[in-house]
Amino acid sequence: MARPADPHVRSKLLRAAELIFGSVGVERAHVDAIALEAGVSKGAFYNHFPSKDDAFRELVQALLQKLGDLIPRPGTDADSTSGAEFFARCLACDQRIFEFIWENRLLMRVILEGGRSHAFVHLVDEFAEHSRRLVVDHLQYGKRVGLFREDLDVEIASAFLSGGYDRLARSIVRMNERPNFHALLAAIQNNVLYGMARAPSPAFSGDLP
Amino acid sequence: MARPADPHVRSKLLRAAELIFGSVGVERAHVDAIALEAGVSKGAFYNHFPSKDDAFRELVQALLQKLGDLIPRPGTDADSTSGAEFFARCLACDQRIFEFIWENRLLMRVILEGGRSHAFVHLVDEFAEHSRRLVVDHLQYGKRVGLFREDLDVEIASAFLSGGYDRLARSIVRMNERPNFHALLAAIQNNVLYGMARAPSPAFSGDLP
Amino acid sequence: MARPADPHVRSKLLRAAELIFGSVGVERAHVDAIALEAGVSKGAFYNHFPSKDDAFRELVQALLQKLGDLIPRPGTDADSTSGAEFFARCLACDQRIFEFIWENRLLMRVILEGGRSHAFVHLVDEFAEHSRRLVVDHLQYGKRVGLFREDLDVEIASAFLSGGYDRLARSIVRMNERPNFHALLAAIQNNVLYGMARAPSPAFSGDLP
Amino acid sequence: MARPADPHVRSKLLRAAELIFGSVGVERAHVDAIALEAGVSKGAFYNHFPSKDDAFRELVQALLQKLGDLIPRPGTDADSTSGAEFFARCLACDQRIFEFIWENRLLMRVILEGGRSHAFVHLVDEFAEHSRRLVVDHLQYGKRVGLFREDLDVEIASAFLSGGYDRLARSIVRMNERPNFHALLAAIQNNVLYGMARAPSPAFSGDLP
DNA sequence: CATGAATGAGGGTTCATTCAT
DNA sequence: TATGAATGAACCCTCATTCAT
Repeated sequence: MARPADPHVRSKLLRAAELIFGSVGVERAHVDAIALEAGVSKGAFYNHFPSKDDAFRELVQALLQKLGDLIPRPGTDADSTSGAEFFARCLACDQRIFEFIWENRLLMRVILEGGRSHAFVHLVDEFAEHSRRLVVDHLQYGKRVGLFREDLDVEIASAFLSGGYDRLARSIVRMNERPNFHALLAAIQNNVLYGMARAPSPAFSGDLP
Repeated sequence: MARPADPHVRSKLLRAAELIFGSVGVERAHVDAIALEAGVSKGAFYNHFPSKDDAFRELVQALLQKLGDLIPRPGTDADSTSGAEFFARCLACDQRIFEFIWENRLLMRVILEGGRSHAFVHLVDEFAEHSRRLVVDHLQYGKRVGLFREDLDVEIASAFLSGGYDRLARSIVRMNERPNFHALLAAIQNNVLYGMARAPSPAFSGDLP
Repeated sequence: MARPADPHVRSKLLRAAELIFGSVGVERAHVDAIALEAGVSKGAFYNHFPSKDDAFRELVQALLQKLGDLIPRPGTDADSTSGAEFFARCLACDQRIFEFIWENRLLMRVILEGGRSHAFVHLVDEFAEHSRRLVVDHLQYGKRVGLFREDLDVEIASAFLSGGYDRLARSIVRMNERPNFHALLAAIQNNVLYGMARAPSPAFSGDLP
Repeated sequence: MARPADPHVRSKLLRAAELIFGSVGVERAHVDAIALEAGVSKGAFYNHFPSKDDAFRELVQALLQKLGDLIPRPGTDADSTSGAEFFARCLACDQRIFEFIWENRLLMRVILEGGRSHAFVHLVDEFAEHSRRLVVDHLQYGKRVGLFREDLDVEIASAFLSGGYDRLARSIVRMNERPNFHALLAAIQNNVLYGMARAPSPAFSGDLP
């Protein structure tokens, strides 16, 4: 191998690309800037990636792959799961996901903001739909095992819930300090998810418009 | 002086800009295309707007202004409001907002998707924070008048709720058919908002992780 | 029309392109250089031509069109044409063609040298085949009316003749002084074409290898 | 040291260069492609040649050298040569030349088409002038020994003849099948060269324009 | 005010050449 | 000597903005 002095150029470029894409979006990310950030020349970039967009795609696909691996399919465990166990498992999973998002907040930000480029807006949609399906799965499972109200509209609730998590992700990727994910997610569960539990709060029964 | 002075050029340009921005985002919207769509020349565009970005800003500010006008400050009504009335008023307000969003879905889409341009990402944040503040106000009011659980974390719940509405807005601006807003928002209220009401569902008390 | 001060930019660009293409070939012709030569900016070039190659194509097609118009189809005249008249007409036609080539020697040179670009080599072939077909037509006509030897192989002779004219064209486009076309072409006719006339010179009959 | 020292690398590179140059011309021939074709690395190429252009020059010079060696100077034989012998010798020589061209058609094609690069156009001219001088020599010799008409303009006839041969060469280097050179060249001699013989065909004497 | 040709800074990509191993 | 990653100068084309008419 020629010039094996620095076998890390590719990953340095990927890290630099992540940083630059995360700072200014795909469209305004200059290959020059990425190379400069990586400490190599523009030509070196093209030794490793066919094009700027390809580098972005590679980053995104790797990220979404890893993210997908974090998420278990629900309902594969014993059906005897109690409500407490169910919510605890959800919480643990959420925590893993959001910690991953925090670790990869630069790139996640680009993805969540549509690559800040018309060409990659579809990524937002795919990611959003992907996460909504996950919520649907969990809600359906929860409903099946009697954890949720029977009149829960899974489609509506999932859209809303995943929207809330989406917003949470959007705010996390812009934070400077690592938040306390356990406390945050537990509070969310306590404040929001339980609201979907079996009975609407009796205080308002009969009041529905 | 190819065409007689057209007093409506400016608004034709604004409409065209809205269409083009909405179709391809700010970055990929060419002034040529806007002028063509408006049926005037590129030069005419610059007679009315200092720059492409200024035209976009003007559109956005006008939109956000009108949107803000739709939203009443809570708590200005009589304090004796019952829970049913409170939720009904919320629902009515939400309906006005989402109908407005539907009417202006082209531009809203651009705003929600970050202007698809680095230069305008802050607009998303401002809009998001703006709508979150509104939710905070309502939650605080509701809490003050005893409609919500005392342990409701207003900051968390508002972030989550406005995230859900945000997601809803994002899906609406991409729809081809006008959805039934009343049914949709009532379902959301039934499924989500009531969950925050005074008592957590008794089924799970004690189970909190 | 805006800025009609100089309505000649397009033709100035065409002339400049002809000059630059003629000097260095299509591949090494820089759009900057063409614009500079025309006294306008690079952007102006793209106001008038979709691409560098398109400008070249336009130049070539116009030239070949005009060149084609110069060449009469043979045999449309009275069949009673005498040999002297036939050769005189050929001479007049050749003279028109070569004078045209001289007038357009810059661009002709590029065409004859394959655009000096791989992408345009086919032009040489097309042009060569085009001119060979013309010679074939004339030879066939001449043979039919008895001007040429019956054993004249029209395919071979035409390839050879058009090759000779081709070489002549190639040398003309590189000349600095206008040659005397009448004298030159008459001498060629006298030296070469008559050699194909009815009988091989008796001096060598029977000597063929 | 990936592969054992290969003493044939240089000639493998030359063969590869010939192939690539012949396929796409000098300008579009990438050093990468040449090295790949030769089965070595790009660096190896630069161990053997100072530059891409130098490799091309070397190929061309070797070819022209070998081509020059094929051609005898005329008139060194006995002066008593008969016309038949003269033409027969010419034919044999032509045949050697065109067979050589056929064997080296890849590179010849590049040369004949101007190296398809501005930098090498002069090679075409040199080669063309070189071959024209040869024809001049032969014509002068033939004229001196009385084989050709006294009014033969050697400069004109040679330009024309070498042009015809040039065209022939250009078509040969693009053929897929080896033509029958003897038949072809004999036909040319019969159709063209004899036309320059001593007397213009009597049919047209007096008709010259 | 309207027009649209002209401007020119910029950016993605290519590829001959260099050089550390 | 062989390797192939690194270099960086070019160069085509885009498009927001200017400005003479």
